[in-house]
Amino acid sequence: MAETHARTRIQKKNRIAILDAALDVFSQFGFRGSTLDQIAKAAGLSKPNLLYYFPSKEAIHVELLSCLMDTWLDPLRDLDPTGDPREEILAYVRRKLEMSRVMPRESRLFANEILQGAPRMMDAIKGDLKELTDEKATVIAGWMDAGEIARSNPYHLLFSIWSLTQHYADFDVQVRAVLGDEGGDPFPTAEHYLETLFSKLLTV
Amino acid sequence: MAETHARTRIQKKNRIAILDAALDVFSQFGFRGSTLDQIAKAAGLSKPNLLYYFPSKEAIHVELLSCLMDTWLDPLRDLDPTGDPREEILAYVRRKLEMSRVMPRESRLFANEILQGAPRMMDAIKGDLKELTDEKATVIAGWMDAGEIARSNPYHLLFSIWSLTQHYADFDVQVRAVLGDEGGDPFPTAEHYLETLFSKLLTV
DNA sequence: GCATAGTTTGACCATTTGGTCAGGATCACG
DNA sequence: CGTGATCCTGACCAAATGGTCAAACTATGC
Repeated sequence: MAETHARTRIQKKNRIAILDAALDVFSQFGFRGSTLDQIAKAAGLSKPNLLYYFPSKEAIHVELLSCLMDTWLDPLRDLDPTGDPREEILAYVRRKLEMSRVMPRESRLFANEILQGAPRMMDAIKGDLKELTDEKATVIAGWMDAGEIARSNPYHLLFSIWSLTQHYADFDVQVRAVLGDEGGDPFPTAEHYLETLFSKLLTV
Repeated sequence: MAETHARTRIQKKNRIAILDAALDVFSQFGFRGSTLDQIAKAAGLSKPNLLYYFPSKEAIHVELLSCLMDTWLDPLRDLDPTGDPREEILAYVRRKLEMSRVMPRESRLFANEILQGAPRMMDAIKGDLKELTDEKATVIAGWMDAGEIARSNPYHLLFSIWSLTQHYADFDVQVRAVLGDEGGDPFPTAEHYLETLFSKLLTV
């Protein structure tokens, strides 16, 4: 969860409880669809007590989003320009899918924010996200130029990794409904499928 | 837009105006994040007048969703079991991407509904959607068995088509932000990328 | 042009919502 | 133990929200 600078032990505990509860609620209903009462109830606190720790509903949302962007970019940051191109990209896919599995709420929070036009994240997207994407797209383009992986559009390659991996978090209920109850956990199958897909895609 | 049984001309016109406005609002803010005032203003009507045409906020949402599911499945319905396997699937991808381009609001409405756990669509998903998906997955599996396209998991193949194409509607603002202002319309490039991707993927 | 069916609205209502505040409870620490 | 800082709460508020209703307005067909 989001670590937060806090003086006392109680503050630390409650701030985390609030952010965790808010993540539950915001990720499901979006900012405008969520209420302080919902968050307070989920956190096991009273509404005025919530507002003792955060000045406003918006402040909670902003805090969540700013913590999120860093976490979100970590897997891509770890893409090593000096590593084996094919293995680097496949490892990135694996890290992203693992993220969808372990942090589906964060994925949905992000999806909600983008769906609503990214009113509170546009700066981070046009800033950090774009910057890192440009950097790594250049690395990937280099690998393509060197003939180490098949040529394609590096940006759309990254988009396809984002879309395919996040789909299993954001559209989880659809995936499970289609696969049926006896389908079991979709993630192992998804990992194998994506491994095969990108493996084939990258082959020259 | 959604066609709707209506006696008078005025009724027809206003119901359509309302549904169109509601699509704008719901697709951006989700059900709970949208207000009747917003919808009324967008439709150019007063709030009581809205409620003359629809009994409640929920009724508008339900109407939109039930019209949507049919439209949504059309491209997959058109997948012809007797056609050329590779060309059929590529054509399906093209139809889905075209849908994201022409009906991004509908795509976002759907995404919002799924993100919130599909409270009003679960029946349709476990019913029509699952049924059609099962049917077409069987067709695709047949093609794989016959060695006409590369073997993989037919369900995850369909998921990947949904995810990749809908991404360009649902995450539009992210895509455009990353590609930058001089990037132009992302859709032509996306079409070419997806064509290449699936072409390669399907090759035995 | 008139009666009727169909359409629109301002005023209103109960509930929910984000947020405040004064005071009480509890903790940390000398 | 006591005292100051921290934590918590019930009561409250103004605004927004989904929805109602009687009355006024307008289109339509005769």
